[in-house]
Amino acid sequence: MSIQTLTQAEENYLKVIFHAKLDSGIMSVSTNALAKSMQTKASSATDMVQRLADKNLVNYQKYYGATLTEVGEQIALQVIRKHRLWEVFLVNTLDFTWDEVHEVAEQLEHIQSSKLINKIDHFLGFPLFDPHGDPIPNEYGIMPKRPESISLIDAPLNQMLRIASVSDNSVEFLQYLDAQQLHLGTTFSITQKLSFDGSINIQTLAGSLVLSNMAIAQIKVEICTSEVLL
Amino acid sequence: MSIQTLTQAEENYLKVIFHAKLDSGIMSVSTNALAKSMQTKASSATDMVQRLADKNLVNYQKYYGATLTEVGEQIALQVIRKHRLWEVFLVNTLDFTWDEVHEVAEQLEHIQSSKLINKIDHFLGFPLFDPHGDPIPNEYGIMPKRPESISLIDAPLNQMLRIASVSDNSVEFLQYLDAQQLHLGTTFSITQKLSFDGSINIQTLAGSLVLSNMAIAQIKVEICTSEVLL
DNA sequence: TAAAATTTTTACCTTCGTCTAAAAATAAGT
DNA sequence: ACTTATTTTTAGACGAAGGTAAAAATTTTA
Repeated sequence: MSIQTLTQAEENYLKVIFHAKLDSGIMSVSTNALAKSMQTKASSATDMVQRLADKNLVNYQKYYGATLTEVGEQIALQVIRKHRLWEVFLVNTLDFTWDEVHEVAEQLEHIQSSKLINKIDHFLGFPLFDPHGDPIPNEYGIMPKRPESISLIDAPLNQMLRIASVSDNSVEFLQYLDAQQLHLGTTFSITQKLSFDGSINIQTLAGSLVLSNMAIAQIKVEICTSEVLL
Repeated sequence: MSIQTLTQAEENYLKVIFHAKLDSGIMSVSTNALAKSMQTKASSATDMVQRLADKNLVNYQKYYGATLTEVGEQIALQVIRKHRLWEVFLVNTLDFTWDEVHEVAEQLEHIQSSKLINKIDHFLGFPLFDPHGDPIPNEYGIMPKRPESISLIDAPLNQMLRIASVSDNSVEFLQYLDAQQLHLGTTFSITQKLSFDGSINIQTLAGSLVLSNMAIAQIKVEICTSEVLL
């Protein structure tokens, strides 16, 4: 197992295959799905997947799809680690807002230096979750366990909740949340569920507001059994 | 004048042309010199210079050489700005040593986000010089003036001196300096000049040591007229 | 100034990542 | 089951960045 330096494109493909499996629970990722995620053509995806298979980073069968090998998954985890640590850095240290960080982190995640990323990790105090609430793998690719979280759709009335993560990372949605003063870790409770359109009323420290059924489907919360508000 | 995104290779060539002109005072940079700096072949350098000329980033005449255009120089200055700010960040914030930063900064300098680099600049307190003592251009490409510095060869005996910069950025030399406890800003005085081999004895706070004629040729110092040692 | 040495350029090949267009395999509809 | 529709793969091409080898221009030397 030699130390191989991958191109940015190769790293991105590995990352997308990893996420596709995680998000949709699907075993094997089709070249078509891959092409869509990478904003390219299916033929390009096929090409790349074949190259990655040559390097033993993915298992690939024609007309079936691709999965990550052990090595491929470890590399994907390291790229994800870098991406999420840089996001923490950008938000916590440089005061970027939640919705600005993604595209810069997309570049920074490809800087090759384990020393650098470990020092960043140390500087940030070894955070376990990024600003979107996603877990940060450690140096050995181990993800921290996340406390049980549920969709806001299924959350009970009149109980203190904390935003744990969001499923939709589009700029529009993140800006929408920001405008509502909702962030990762924001606590609130549901005061009313309106069944006719699926929207809900919530009460935060800053005041009360209404969330549409579109929005609540994307938000995951933890139930705060005995939470102290500050 | 459209916003053009350059490849890393293109940015590196512009940087090298800029430095070649600055270091050797030479007007026009030959493709051969360029190839040597870029660790590639003259044919590749010719090729690239022709592309850069097409984009109006360099003035190029066959068999004569290349110079930067206004636009090319501004881009080179921005790359240099990013490189040097990242070096400050790595040394001051992440505790990298002086000699470790260069190759990581070579990667970081190509991250495309003026917002990012300006926030880093702000975070670092708008430093004017990098850890090697080189000036950092501001957002508009203006270099800060450096206080008069002279080669250690020409420095007078028994006067307090401060290391202002080094000409040789090779890992070997930087590690050598580190091992001698010599850094940018280290103060010392020359106690003796040995004419038979050009070496000198110096006295630092940490103790006295000998520097060879090889070493002193690479070190530039400022004369500290009224310096307080701490 | 003519021959030799060096530098620079050209012409052509290679790899990476992408594309288009067409062929092959699989899935769906009647 | 057979035709149609969709997905996936192949084949061939391109631009970027690099490499070789040989030709052309320049410089040096005798």
